[in-house]
Amino acid sequence: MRKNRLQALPRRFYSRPTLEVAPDLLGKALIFKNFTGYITETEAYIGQDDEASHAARGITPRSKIMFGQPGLSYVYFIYGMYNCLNFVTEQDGAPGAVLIRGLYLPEMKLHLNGPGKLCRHLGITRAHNGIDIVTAKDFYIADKLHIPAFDTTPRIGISKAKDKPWRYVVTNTALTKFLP
DNA sequence: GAATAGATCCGC
DNA sequence: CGGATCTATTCA
Repeated sequence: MRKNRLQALPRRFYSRPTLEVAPDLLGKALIFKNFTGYITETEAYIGQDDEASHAARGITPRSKIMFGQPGLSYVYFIYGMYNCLNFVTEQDGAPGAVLIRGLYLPEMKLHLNGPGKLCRHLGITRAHNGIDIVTAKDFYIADKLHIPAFDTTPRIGISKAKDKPWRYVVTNTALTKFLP
């Protein structure tokens, strides 16, 4: 038999300001198929007033999911070879998403640094775009660890809005102290 | 249609 | 620092 399912975070967790959800996701358990990992790095992307966001120019075929129901996955393809995993935030109708940039897999003691590597290792592609992770059984997030310390820095790899300190990283000391 | 920049990663 | 590699979006 399979291990007992952890309690998935409810929709109200995601239906909040993105700048609150992004740091709150640190230390949470991400379950995808037979993988379980701890989220170690996130970035917040909003809409208006965030020139680096896919939603900055309004609704497009790609960005429309950021305007929709919170708690859905948003997976996009970038640089011709990488997928990036996000989760939609804010109330339905308001744009927002959190990019998952780091994941620690305790079973392999493997730290995946970077959104592209993370998706490649787990096998996440655009086929996993738009999945409701509040109700899905093999793709969800659960409350697992309390991470007491994280750093806040500007976001990586963007050319606009470089000043916004919307990247959140679990500190190295918290990593070694709390991760198995 | 064509042009361009892109929420990345790896190797030199 | 440049190349890989393709696509979403913008511009004509």
